[in-house]
Amino acid sequence: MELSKNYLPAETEAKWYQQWLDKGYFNSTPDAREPYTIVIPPPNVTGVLHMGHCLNNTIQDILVRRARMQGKNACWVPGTDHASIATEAKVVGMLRERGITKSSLTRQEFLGYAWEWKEKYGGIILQQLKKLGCSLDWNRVSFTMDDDYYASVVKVFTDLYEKGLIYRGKRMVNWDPVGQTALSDEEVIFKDIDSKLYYVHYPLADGGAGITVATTRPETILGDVAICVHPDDERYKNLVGKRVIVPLINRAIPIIADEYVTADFGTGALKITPAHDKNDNMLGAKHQLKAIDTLDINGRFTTAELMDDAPSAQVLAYNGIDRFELRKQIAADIAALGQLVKTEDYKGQIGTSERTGAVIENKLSMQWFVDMKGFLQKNPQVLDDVLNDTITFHPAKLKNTYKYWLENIKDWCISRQLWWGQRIPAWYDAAGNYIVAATAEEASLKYEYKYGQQATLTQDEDVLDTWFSSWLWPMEVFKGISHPGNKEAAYYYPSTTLVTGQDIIFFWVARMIMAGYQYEGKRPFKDVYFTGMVRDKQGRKMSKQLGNSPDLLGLIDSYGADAVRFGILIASPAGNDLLFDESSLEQGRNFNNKLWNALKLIKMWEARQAAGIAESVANSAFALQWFDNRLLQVQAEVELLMSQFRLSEALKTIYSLVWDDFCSWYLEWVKPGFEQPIDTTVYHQTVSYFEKLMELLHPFIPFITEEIYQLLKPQSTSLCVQQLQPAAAAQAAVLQQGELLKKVISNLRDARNKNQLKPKESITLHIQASDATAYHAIGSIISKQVNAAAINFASDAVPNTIVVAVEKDKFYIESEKQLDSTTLKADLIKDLTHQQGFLASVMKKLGNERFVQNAKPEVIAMEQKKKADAEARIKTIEESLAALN
RNA sequence: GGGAGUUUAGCUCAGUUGGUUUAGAGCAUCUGCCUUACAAGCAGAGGGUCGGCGGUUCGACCCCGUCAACUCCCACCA
Repeated sequence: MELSKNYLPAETEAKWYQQWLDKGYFNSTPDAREPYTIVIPPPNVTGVLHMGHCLNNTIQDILVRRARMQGKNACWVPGTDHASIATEAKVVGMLRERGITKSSLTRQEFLGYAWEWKEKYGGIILQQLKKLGCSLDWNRVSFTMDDDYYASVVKVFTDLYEKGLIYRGKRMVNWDPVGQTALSDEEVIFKDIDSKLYYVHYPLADGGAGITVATTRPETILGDVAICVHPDDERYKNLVGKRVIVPLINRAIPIIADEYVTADFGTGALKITPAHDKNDNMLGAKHQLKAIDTLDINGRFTTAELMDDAPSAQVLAYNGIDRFELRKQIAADIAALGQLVKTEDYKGQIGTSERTGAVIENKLSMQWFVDMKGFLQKNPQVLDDVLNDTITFHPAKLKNTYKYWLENIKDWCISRQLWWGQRIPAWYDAAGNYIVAATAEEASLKYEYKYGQQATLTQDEDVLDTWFSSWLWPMEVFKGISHPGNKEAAYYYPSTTLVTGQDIIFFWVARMIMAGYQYEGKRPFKDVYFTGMVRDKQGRKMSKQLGNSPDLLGLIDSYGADAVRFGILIASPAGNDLLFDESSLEQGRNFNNKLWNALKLIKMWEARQAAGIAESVANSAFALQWFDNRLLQVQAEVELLMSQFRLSEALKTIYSLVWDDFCSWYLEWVKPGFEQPIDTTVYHQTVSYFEKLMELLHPFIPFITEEIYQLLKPQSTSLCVQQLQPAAAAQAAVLQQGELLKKVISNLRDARNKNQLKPKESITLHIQASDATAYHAIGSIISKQVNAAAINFASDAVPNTIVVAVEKDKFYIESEKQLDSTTLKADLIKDLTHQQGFLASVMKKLGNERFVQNAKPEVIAMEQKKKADAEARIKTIEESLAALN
């Protein structure tokens, strides 16, 4: 069979993925083996694959494939998240394009469109994961709005309500006027902005100079209910208790004192608007002040709560003006009254919605909350088991972040004023009394029981925060909540490893741990591997606006999925952000090509095998012995690195084993001459090494490794389910001799280079060795690799040659060509200087009495060995230099 | 404002209880090669006073202090 010049990924990848699917290798059912479970962080159902997913899922696939090859029952569960706010926004956008407004639709109609959208686009990202080679169990695709899943969310809500851990209340929430919904604190992102401080004067109600306050939000002035100063502030002591007039609305409000106020900020006087600021709300509650709301759900001005103040026509005209426009207008109108003292530039921060980007409005609103402190009191393991590594975080430093969040936790606002999601299972009568129950029927029964009569009940219009369903993911993908105690949940839960981004440690990871302990009484996973963020070469976040987010499928098309996986992982240090650069994909492609060419070489030998080819056996004996041991050594290293989740380093280690040790050294050592036969044993041994390398690499680059594995020789199984053997100990002496061999070859080649000896010009090599037997096994390889026609052992310097010193031995190169020792001499002198400097430092240490007294005996012994080695080396160099003259 | 982390070759990173040759790798760079697997390659080479200063120690990339720069998380001084 003719192999292509370069590796061509496209066909290979499609072919193997289909075969793996056909054979059902990715499917898992409970059996006697140890399970290895990963639940995918469910991407948004409307999402498309981006670099973050690519990194994340490549890592998961590596872990899962490796576990599968280690004999574990590997189960990787795919699925998607309904992503209520993100999806609803997309559906609203799609409807707008069709000229349909959400408000013109009923809930049922809207949900119809949303499901239609989900059916159409919901599978895209899962198909893209197949392109990447992800070995997910496709029989287990879950969706957070599947019927059972939906029921489990409702069940958890009613359960927590009954336990008193969910409550309903009018609280200050983060209001997104664009999404028109409340948000949790975690969904608010603070951004630095340039704003202005407006200094506004409030005159005293009974005449005379009043007080000036500094505010960034003059548009809320009409909701002011008090002015607050610090009780010890001498400037204002005489004013406390007096009343001032709010501009424009002419409301008389008190001046109060509270230690919350910072005297040296602004004027030291703070206006209190309990309806529009968290701290003001807190102060308002403390001082029993009324909250007057002046903004509607769109963030527009409303006089609805101002009617007691008999607003002027000017104020009534503000109705419906957007808050940012209103700010300018009110500032201008106050200025017209002569009460705007001054404005200053001010650098402040502003909360924005994670999803819509809208500036968040603090707003009083009736919402549902989870009592997080109460929850944690009942589940102390949520914190403890992370701190004591029962759940192990990688990197461990995130334990601090987790701990701090839990210790300062606030209640979780879980209701969202949206339609796409699990509808809150609460039913209301006309008077606003409510019942929490899983179904309408149940609610009716409960209502009758509680109130002694029947009533027409209507369900809460709101849905639950998406994360209120995601936090059940590791349990409910096995139906652990909807069908508790089932066989699958018992087998697969807790899952083994979670791989996710640091950015959702609070949103998701912490809450899954909470739900896991609450509902299974067990941790949801053993290890959590947090990936960093994918950034561009310059360290910027990937974003649509910057246009620095590459088209992943395009990259897979041009480089191949294996190259993409390789490139993204090799550049991804454990625990750090990944700076993505397309050149690392080139490295991946080049590596694939290297593998391909090694295959071509070995395939050329296939037909040239013969038994008992003496030369082949002689040349290869050491090579085989050495590579056997190198392989064992690297297997052990990789095992260690993988257990520490140092995936990138594990890949680098294998990369170097393949490229340097196997291709550059081993294959060259055993390679027969042009069109010469190769010994059958050597050939088969080489094939088996290549197979082992493919096994090691398969989790990282599954496609090309399977292709090569199958082309090497007829195989009974797929590499996918090939079982890895545990690594045995390697022989240090053989490895050491291999290192010596490489060093000798490199040094001799360097000497050849510097004398401009062409590869084809052969030399005669004289070795003056302290122990000539060390060269018996490797002599033939040396002569082959440096093109020496003959090797002699010498006991003295050989005249008319150039000399190369390697460790304690000297190599004399004899050639018909005139050799120039100038550069070699310079090298030797440089080396000599270095060795002498080194020896001096060792001598200084050994000459130090306190060192000899204090250091451990083995350290002193090592220093003495260093001294002896350096001295021997210096002697060799000096003799070599003498020989050159 | 509080906390955490980072700083080692041009770039991205290793460096595992302080002593293992006065620091390693990959990529990039330079030199020489169309050598019969591979120019997406081969053979070599150069490149760092381990952020600055101070301290502990016989000995510091590693421990302590301090300063500087960068990054992230948390927190709405209006």
